[in-house]
Amino acid sequence: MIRLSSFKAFVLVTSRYYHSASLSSPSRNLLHLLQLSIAHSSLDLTHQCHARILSLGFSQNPFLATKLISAYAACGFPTESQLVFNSLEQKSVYLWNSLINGYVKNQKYGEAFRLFYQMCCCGVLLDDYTLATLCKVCSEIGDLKAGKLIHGKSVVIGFVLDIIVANSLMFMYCKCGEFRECLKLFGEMPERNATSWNVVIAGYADSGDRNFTKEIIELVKDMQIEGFKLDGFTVSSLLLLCNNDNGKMDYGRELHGFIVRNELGWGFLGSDIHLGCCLIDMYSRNNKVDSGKRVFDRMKRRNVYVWTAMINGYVQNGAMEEALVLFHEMQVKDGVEPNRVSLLSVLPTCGLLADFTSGKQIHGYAIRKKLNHDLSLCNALIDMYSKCGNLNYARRVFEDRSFCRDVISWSSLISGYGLHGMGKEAVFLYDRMLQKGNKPDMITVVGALSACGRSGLVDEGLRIYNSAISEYGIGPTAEICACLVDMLGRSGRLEMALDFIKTMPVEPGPSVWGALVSASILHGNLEMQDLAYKFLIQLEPENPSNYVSLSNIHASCRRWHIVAKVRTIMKERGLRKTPGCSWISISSTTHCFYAADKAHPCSNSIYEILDGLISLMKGIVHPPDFQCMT
DNA sequence: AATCGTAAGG
Repeated sequence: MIRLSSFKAFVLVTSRYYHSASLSSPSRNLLHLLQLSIAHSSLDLTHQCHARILSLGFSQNPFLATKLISAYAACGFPTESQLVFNSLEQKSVYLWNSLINGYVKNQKYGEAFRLFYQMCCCGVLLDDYTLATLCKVCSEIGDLKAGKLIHGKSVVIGFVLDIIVANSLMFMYCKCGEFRECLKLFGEMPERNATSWNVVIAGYADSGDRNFTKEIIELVKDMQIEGFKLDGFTVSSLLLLCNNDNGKMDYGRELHGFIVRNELGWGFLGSDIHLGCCLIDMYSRNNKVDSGKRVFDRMKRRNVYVWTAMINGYVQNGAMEEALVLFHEMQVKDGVEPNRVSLLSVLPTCGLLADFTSGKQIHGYAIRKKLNHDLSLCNALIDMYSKCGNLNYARRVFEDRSFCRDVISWSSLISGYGLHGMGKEAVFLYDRMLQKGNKPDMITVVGALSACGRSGLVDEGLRIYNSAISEYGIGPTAEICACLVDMLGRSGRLEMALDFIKTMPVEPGPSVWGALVSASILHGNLEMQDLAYKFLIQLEPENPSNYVSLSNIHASCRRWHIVAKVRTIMKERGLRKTPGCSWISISSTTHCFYAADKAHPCSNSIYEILDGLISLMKGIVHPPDFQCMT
């Protein structure tokens, strides 16, 4: 967007433009200038036009007043619009509509309804413009009841045949979850335009239901047959359908080409930022985050949506460092302020990298922006602090009464305690949650059970498992069952674990057998171990981790012939395991370590300290007696 | 000579 500097605007008002214009019709040219103010959201130019209107005695000119009201609203000052409105002696429907729309453009929906009521009281007849504007309000706030009233009103007055009113009504029905009503209206329309088609297509695409792909393709064809070209709105809906898992990823690339060829973003996305977002999102969803980044890099303008889409793309593709770097660049290089969703996107990276410092900084930022009462954000903070190992901070967020906790808040903290071996605290919290009348969900139960497993609280775990199923109607999922097997197994109750697997209400999956494998290894039960491995490898013949751990166990018993056999099988099947690693963040730099890794510049001193720690442990800690933990 | 409608990121 070209921003008019106040100087240019001043020149425009006072010299060339205005003087040449004043010879013919000053009011018409002021109208033109106000149109410019709207196009550029220029408060300066609006003020200067306003001053001219007053000094030339045009303050009661209805045309200028209508535009002036729109201009102030477009600059974000609907209260100024109201003052202009108040100063008019004759209040036409144009004036009312312009003012109501001004409030709507500034998200003051209550004010819009209030004015509408006032307008009706004043006996002003509403028209198609009023109806369309009010319909938009209903869409924005999802008020189906009010929307239906507007629909009724449109039918009575006869404006339901108006394309724009009908489009607004269709959109309202989509937003209020009444897609069938939208389709009905679409079918009844005597005449349609591109927006009519776009609203229906978006309605199908937003439903996320794959079964509609055929309908959408038909609609796009018919739209073109009726003489309408696909535009940015159409393409952004279509991009939502392009996914790897339904084999439609290549269409995404084609649509990208379509956007470029048809200049839908005018010389690469200089104009339609939204399309850029959709492309970045489409590529990220399909694990082509690099292609998304290329779109991002070539964009001429980037707003907070674009930056957040890119950050989120990296997070979803596991590139945490890149996400954090981008989050920083967004603010420093582009001066774009993160908002609630940006923070929600970036917070998981701090948890996953255990980057406590960055996490705390984001928390501080959230407090400054007064976003710290937001439920989702608080939940993300609890999770982040838990994963960074700082349960006290997590607890502090959790206990802050300025937000209303939900089941996710409880689950995050319960899992946090469990993760750090504080099983008793986790169980205590779980019980407190129930006492307060909150219902647990599957994730809460997994958190509580794994906490019990890690801390050897078998009786507590069994109690939680039984009550979750019988009292809270939580179906025993594969994940919950795996937690139970893990808990029993870790405590040495291998037979009990196997019995449970045999009678389990769901089919035992890899996670269940994997838990039994680990427990058998822990307790040196070879027979059980072989049995569990057999099932595990049968269920997951392509998972390299299974073979690596199998080979490691046999290696530790020096059964080299079996090790060789396992490695051969892996090679034959082309399986390669991504090496696991550990990491630590110090002053916002993440240091990563693989097994026997000597690549770190401080490697020598690190191993020196490590050796020291190992000998210290060997000297004072006895081999663990797992029976004691039951 | 004026006032109206379609999209996004967790």
